[in-house]
Amino acid sequence: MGAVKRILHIDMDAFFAAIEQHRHPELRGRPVIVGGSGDPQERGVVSTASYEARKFAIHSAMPLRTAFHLCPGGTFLPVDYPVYVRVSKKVKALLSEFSPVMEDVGIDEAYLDISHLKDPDEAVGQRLKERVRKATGLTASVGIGPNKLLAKMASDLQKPDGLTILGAADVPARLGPLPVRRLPGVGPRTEAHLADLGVQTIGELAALSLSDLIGNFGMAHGCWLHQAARGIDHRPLITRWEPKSLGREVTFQRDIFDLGVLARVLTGLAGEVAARLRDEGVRGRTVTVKLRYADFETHTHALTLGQETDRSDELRRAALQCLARFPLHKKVRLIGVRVTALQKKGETPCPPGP
DNA sequence: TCTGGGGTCCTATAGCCT
DNA sequence: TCTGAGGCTATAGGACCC
Repeated sequence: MGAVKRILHIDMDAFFAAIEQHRHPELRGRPVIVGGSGDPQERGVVSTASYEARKFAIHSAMPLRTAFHLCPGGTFLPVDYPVYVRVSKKVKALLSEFSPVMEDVGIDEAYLDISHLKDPDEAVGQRLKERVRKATGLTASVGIGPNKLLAKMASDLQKPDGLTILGAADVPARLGPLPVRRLPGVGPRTEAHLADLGVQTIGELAALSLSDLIGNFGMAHGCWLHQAARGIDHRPLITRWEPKSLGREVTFQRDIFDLGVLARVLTGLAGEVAARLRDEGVRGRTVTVKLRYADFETHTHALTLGQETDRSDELRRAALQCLARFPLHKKVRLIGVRVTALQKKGETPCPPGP
């Protein structure tokens, strides 16, 4: 019998907006929207809305122009990544003092395995929040549970500045009534599909059979839904991992119908990706070009090279070959390159043949 | 007026080989 | 020689996450 684990999930509250309000005190208590170039007339989406802005129904991923219509008096700011990364590193360093077993989840979230700590969950959570607040002036929401799923669901239950502890026994009462969309892994498509099956809540999802779920959502997703609805999650914490792909893409301010422009932009992107590959000390073998047309239809073409590369000229040549395979019958709004099948420099790419 | 950019993982399909 | 079953790889697309 393995002892029950204690996993903590921490989620910084409205991270980007909170940092801006902290460095610009005059913005505190006001609706702040961080996203894109900061110009709400340009193409871009909301990265983070402060809690004051959320009262206007503004949320992440909403087009900036829509957000501006909902709240013309709000303060719109560009994303200042380097600053947010600096704050994030400070927080992560502090977290790693609580436990050596930490999983980074993007810039503003992390899981910690706190099984080894003697103090009760409540005390650990409070201490962690207090240290984060002292070090950064920012608040965070913390959830603690027996696995990653319940820890994350817990941190989501009370926001901002919450601390929630969720045991396996609490699942039917506390998660059962929630809409399925609150489960990680349930996006708009799965939500709609479940609604077609007459399922709205996590409790109703838990009543579906495994075979029904597999039939509707495939093996991997079906199994996940079946377990998640019951609060079961055996995923380990991933304490380090290497990148699987690396890419760059841009959305044009105005749609483009000019192959020359597309080729020039793609060449630039390929150069940037090559530089990042060299920075990371990796090379890649498969080059994928993505095009999104004005009507939002998105297509990709890929080319696998004879061997891994991190050279701009090789990447550019492959990318342009991919570009040539797209029909240019419609205007283009986005173009991107991504390199996959990455290999650390100096490591053997493939095992020798038989 | 719409709808970013960085990723991950999964699935389906086609071609090739045994 | 023909046919079919699997396995493997490359490719394309889709859903989801922060």
